[in-house]
Amino acid sequence: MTERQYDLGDAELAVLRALWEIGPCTVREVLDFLHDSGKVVAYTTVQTLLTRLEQKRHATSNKSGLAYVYRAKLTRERVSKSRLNSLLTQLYDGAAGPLVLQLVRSERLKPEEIKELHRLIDELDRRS
Amino acid sequence: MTERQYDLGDAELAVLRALWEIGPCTVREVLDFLHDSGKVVAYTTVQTLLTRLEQKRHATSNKSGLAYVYRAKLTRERVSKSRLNSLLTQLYDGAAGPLVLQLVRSERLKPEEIKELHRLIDELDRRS
DNA sequence: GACAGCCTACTACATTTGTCGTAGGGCGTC
DNA sequence: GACGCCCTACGACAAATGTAGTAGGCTGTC
Repeated sequence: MTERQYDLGDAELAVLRALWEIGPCTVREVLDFLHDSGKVVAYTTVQTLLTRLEQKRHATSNKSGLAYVYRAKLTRERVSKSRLNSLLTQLYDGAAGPLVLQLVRSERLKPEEIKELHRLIDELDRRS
Repeated sequence: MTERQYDLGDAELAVLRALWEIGPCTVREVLDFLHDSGKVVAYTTVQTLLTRLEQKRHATSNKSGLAYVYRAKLTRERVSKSRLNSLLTQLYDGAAGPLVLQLVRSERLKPEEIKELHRLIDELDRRS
């Protein structure tokens, strides 16, 4: 029980994302969301995934009417922070710099993001 | 055999990292490297991991003298690109911007990285 | 009040991953 | 030439994950 990080499989994460997107919802709503996103799985698969998420304390549920309503406990921020940390330590020796540079060079930034980045950088510059 | 992406577990990745670090090497060298990094595993565990990496075509081996020498086929760049992509699509809707901003705000950048970033940004600015 | 449709509770099962153990073949050294 | 050490080949096995089937309980509608 070495209390691993947020260990979520891809399928579990997909379900969690559904909870983040549509807020507290039922198995069926998650299912529909997934279907709409092009991911085809069985109803019971989603049910299992939600149950597991709950066992791992990453979601909670409470019966409301005839069905259980699940809600995410783990936030997107926590997951991305954790994932990002793994990425950094495992592949960049913990250095954020190279990663940032790679991202910026990848030309995936939108103009307004560049502007925002510019502002941030200027600020960091001033502080150092 | 749905030819999945680079699906590497953490332990496999650790071994791959050893191959990247020390170059072509034997099971024992990887083992020693891992031990030096504080990770304690059995010789045969490393052996298994290397074998699996080879089965997945992420490494190759050839006997040299009494032991096999393994070398990574999958590059660090490919892995980080792939991991980064997953991170982006799964947690940032594919948008690199927020991630970059989060990283920059995390204050993990060294002064010279900030400078470099500044240069890059200026260039992007000019181009847009 | 029977049926369709939705829901939960379980059970199941193949794969992948992390970890090893054992058996047995060379080789160097005393 | 026996012993210790290193190496490979296999086999094992538990846990985590992805995916789903079945059984059986409500409920709303003809």
